[in-house]
Amino acid sequence: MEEPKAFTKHDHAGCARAAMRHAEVAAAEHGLRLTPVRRRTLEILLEEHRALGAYEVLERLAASGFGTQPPVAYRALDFLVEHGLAHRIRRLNAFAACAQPGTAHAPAFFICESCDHVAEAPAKEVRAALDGAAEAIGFAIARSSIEAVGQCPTCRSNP
Amino acid sequence: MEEPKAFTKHDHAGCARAAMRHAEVAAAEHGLRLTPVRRRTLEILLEEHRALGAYEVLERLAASGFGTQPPVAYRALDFLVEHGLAHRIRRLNAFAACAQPGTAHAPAFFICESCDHVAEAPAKEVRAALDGAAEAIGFAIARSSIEAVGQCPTCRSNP
DNA sequence: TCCGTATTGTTATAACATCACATTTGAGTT
DNA sequence: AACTCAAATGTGATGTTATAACAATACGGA
Repeated sequence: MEEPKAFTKHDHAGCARAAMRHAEVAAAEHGLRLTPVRRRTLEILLEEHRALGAYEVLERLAASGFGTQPPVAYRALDFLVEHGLAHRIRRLNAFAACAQPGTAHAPAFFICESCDHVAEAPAKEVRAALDGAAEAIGFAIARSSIEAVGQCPTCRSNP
Repeated sequence: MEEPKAFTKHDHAGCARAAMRHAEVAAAEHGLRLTPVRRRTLEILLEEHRALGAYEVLERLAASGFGTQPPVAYRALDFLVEHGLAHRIRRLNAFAACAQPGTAHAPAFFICESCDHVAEAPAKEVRAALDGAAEAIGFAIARSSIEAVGQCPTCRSNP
């Protein structure tokens, strides 16, 4: 798995384009319908490596000519999350585009309190440890969330 | 650290009493004020190994003669969380009494979808792995949450 | 083309959380 | 005992996040 890009300078336009392209391919392959609202929702999330609240997404969808009511945003967001194209960040009650689409993953999220960027990092060891803890008590994990709040490398060095 | 009790039969009255006693001692030691609302709030959370929404807590506080407005519950809950007597379960937007009060901990939570019980389990290895992942990307963790949803041992065997 | 399902739109409302400000309580002082 | 200041509580109003319910529409397959 790659290094997370959220906290480092990178060709973001390309990064977003690649994610969009991945979504299209995945949709085609799995018979999903990447409809206009859904596509636009993903575009909106891909604009930045931040998590956006549903209402923030909704505003922009409305501005783009889609419906103006909460379910419009929630449905599109739920679709993206369900198909691994976005993640829900529980700590923020918000959503972020998936930064490593395609790679089988259940990442950990690192949320910078200073710049609001959210990075998705490989969490194989963390998952393994969590699975171990679950096994120890006989618990069967269906899904889990691992989220950390703190300071990203950039904000740490520019206080 | 002990085995989590949430998923296993145990002397819950004693379990709650012990937690309450711990809170009293901790309050005395640290000069905290375990006022009536706060005490009652903790009692409410201790009734079950479940997470309760703030409004659920509020209802019961009101029934006990305390204020009827949201801040009443939120303030008491925030106090308990701040001092390690309760935890906030982000995934549920709810609160649960701390089941291992006193032991320095940053536990993982296991939430049973069937019976709603929430167990707090030691997560030393999980934290270590998370710290490792953070270090790898230069992120400084301030706080983090590790939560898993699934089936507890009891519900697994009684489908 | 027709049918049934998935998707979208809209209204309404539920659930969760905080702000602002008045009032009371309590510990430490005079 | 009265005084003072800070902490804690109560309350009304409001902000934010999320879902229910149902009508209208679009879409893919028979």
